[in-house]
Amino acid sequence: MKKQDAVERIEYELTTFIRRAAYKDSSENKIGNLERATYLLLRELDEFGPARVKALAESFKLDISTLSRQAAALEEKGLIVRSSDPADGRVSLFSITELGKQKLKKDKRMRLERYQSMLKEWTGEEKELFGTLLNRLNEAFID
Amino acid sequence: MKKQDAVERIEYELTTFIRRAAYKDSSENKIGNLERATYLLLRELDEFGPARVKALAESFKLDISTLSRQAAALEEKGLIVRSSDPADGRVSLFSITELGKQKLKKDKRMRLERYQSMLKEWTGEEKELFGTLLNRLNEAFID
DNA sequence: ACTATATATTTGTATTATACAAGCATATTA
DNA sequence: TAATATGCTTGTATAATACAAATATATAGT
Repeated sequence: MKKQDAVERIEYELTTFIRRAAYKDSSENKIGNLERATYLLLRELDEFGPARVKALAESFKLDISTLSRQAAALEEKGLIVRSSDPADGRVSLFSITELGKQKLKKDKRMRLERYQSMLKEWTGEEKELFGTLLNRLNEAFID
Repeated sequence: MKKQDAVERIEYELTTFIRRAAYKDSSENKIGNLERATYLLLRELDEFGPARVKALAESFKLDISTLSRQAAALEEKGLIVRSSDPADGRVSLFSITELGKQKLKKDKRMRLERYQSMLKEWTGEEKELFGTLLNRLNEAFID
């Protein structure tokens, strides 16, 4: 594969990974990448608490209108719930519901099982180090 | 971030990475001048030589019709060229052109520069190891 | 207090990538 | 040589997205 340079190797592997990961996400749930978006949105609300549309859009780097629709869809399914901000009548605050927490937990378990199976031959040390390096990459990715 | 388990950490970081990478690649914030699919297709043809639509579709895990359209668009731009397989009149073989190679090279350089800048504080050893682990992850990702 | 402006969100519209199905050309097989 | 299979293209539908317009509420200037 003639990747003489480590950075070149990393670029190549990450690009490949993104393509394969996108396929996985869409093949398991034939509903486009709504499942992925749902997972991320539920995870965000679960981890950081209630948030408004604008904050979610900024977090995901998507247009506000896109998040407005995603949130409305999840609200419709009962996975998140809307409340108004007493301090500002324009704002809708979304929180994860019990049902949403259940779904998130189930989704997460399935994803972790998949990763566990893929990484089953890695040593504990390798997994630790990989996680740490990925975290550093992500930190560097923020502009 | 309370990720007690290394696999949980890896899942979290990879999911985050995919979201951010998708944003970077989106038209206004893309790293290079070529959209993601174009980059991948040119890279494939450059690295492995002429290929038919079906093979490309399988490689990218996309529908044949989707690849047919992507290839037609790149052909239109002069980045790849179509030739017929003398052994089978139904087949179109696509090859990268000189123009395609130029654009691929330019785009790749820009991507590498970006990664180099993000990873500039990593040791050579860390980068080597990260590339190796990513490669193993990708191998495990093939089902 | 009143009006103009700013902000948060929703809704309308266009674009793009995709899958699936139908169609067409060429190969292969019975 | 007719029937079937294969490779690709084209027609159509769907989903995610961005941008623009509309609506509701808040804030600032006078």
